[in-house]
Amino acid sequence: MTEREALAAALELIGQRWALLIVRELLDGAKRFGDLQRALGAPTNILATRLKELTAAGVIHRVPMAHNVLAYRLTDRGGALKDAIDALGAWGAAVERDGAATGS
Amino acid sequence: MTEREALAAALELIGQRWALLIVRELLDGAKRFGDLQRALGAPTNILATRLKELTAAGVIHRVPMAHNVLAYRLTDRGGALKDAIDALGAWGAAVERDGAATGS
DNA sequence: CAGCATCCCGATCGATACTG
DNA sequence: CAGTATCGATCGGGATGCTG
Repeated sequence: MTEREALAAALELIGQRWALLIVRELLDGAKRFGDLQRALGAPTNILATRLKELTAAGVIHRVPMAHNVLAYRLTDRGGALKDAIDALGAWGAAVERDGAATGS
Repeated sequence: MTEREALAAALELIGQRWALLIVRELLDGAKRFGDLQRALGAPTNILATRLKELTAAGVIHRVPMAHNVLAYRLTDRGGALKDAIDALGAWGAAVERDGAATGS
């Protein structure tokens, strides 16, 4: 019963545009703002917004690298999204293979 | 490389608001428009839009039940989303258990 | 240059009213 | 019951500016 609410809550957090892509990008290590921006092609203002939201949600956290240099790294909670990301990615790949409009 | 694109493609289809919730609702059998509307609390116009998009994407399809009665059922492609939905739901449930702002 | 904040516009969301 | 039409609110995104 809470099962539907759990999915809805998850989607409110990481259903926002770019959010899951950001997490996916961080799965292979911490990255900086500019790295994410170039890798994803997302607008900088939205990227900043998402990073703030994901930080507040405890999915990622800011880690200072050096003087005036900081990076974003996944928390344990963020890493736990790997399964979901893989599942969605596999589904997307399957859809691309079959073409866009092939159903049952 | 195509891995990121696959996820992005998947999100373009089912990353829209209500889309994944609709699919989840249909996992336990075909349902009608009003059933979905009441179960999800989604506005009727958006629900209609999503159902059209999901149909076009081959995720669900319209099945006539009786005279003037039709339902929506998942296609094979739609059912393949179960893994992703379960993973996201499990993640959301874990987040709810721990509280909203507990990170690493 | 990296990391944001601001302004503005178009697209999307959402509540409600309306139609077959 | 199964949608469509309308309209205000919100969000995404491009450009730009500001700061360290």
